[in-house]
Amino acid sequence: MRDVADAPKETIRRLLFYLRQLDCMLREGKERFSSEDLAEVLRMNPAQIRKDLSYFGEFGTRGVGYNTEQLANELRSILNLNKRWEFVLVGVGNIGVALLRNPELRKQGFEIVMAFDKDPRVIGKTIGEVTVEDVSHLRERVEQAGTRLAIIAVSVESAQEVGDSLVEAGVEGILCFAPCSLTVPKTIRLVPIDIAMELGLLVYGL
Amino acid sequence: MRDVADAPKETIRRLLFYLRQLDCMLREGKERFSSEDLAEVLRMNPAQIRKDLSYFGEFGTRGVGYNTEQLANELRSILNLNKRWEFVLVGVGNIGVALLRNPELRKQGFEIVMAFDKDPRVIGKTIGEVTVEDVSHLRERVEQAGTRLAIIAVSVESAQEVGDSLVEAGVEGILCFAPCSLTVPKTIRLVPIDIAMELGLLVYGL
DNA sequence: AAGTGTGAAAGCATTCACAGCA
DNA sequence: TGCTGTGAATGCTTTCACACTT
Repeated sequence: MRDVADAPKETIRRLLFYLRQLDCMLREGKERFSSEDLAEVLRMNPAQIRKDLSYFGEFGTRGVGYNTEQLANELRSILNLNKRWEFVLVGVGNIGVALLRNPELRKQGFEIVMAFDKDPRVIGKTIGEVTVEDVSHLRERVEQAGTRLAIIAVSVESAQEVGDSLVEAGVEGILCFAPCSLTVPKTIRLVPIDIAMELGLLVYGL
Repeated sequence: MRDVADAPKETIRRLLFYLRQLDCMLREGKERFSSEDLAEVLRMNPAQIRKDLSYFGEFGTRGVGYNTEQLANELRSILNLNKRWEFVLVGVGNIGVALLRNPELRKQGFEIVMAFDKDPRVIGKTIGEVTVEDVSHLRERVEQAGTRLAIIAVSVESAQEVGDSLVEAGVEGILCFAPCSLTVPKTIRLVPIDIAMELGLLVYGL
């Protein structure tokens, strides 16, 4: 076993990918598998899977393979996914509403506990489990609740301002759907999802 | 200038990223910049930017820098984004509706021209510009229209079946929001967006 | 003087190949 | 025998550093 810190950045993304597939295998009742089995459905090299896992421990049995449920638990523990994570949502437009109504996230352990918008027509409405609040209360509410994670789903025009408020409020990680770069301190974790960019990737070379 | 085929996979993703920032700079009226300027806001190495561009040509002026609008046009041409792209959407749930109502995509040149669902309560409804059709007509309708690109926004349970129909219908690229792996021929381009996985990435090591 | 374009070097990540264990 | 775990080799990508152009 290597040092966990040596694990390439992409390894973490792949561990999440493996975990997703393991959950799928469990639903199908597949209790055991080899790195070759998994590599085949995921279309990758089996050595890559073994190496990725080896940064964190020895989870398999030589000559046999891996136990699906056991490895899923190990991965959840490595990835910090064996607990519930609370999020604050800023921007209750099309995407924000989709997230609030999406039962999949809660199923995976992610829960939106507060939502904010600036539009008076939306403020006060209850969507899913939360009631939308005025974004002018964002900073104090988040600071007081101690929420560590946020989702930005506002327009490009408001994104930086919202990001600044979240950082001031003490948020440590931000998932951002706004199609623009956000400037935040290096200590803040930022994961962007830009749907138009992904469509662009799809279209390249077609 | 190197051969375009030598460009690393990640270079394409970064070109899209540069283009997005260039559009932002244009809105702010910034007509010229150096690789160092751009690298600073994007928090990256200026040499990386120059090298990425060098796979596709020489777009700058030594001693001066790059012209924002001109480079944006070049990038759009390299990335095939100087034309409109039509998509078919399958699955008009929370995410599907958000995409149909999202004006940002159309602004970027991506247009959803057909939408399908299996739920009779949704079929026949008009959302945004399109009327939702019965998914049982998916294959014939897409084949006949010759649509090359699709977005899958259905549940895990239906995703593979929908993917198969799309492939049969002749689709060449698929953006998939379903949180599961999809098996498609190697000739089909597949870009997955799994929001729960991105949240997992955000949470790792926190 | 300023900033691009690019070989060469350095730094990473992936794959191979096989020792080691059940 | 079968499959894991892993050092070593291979293959990529990023960064450096400087010749070159305006």
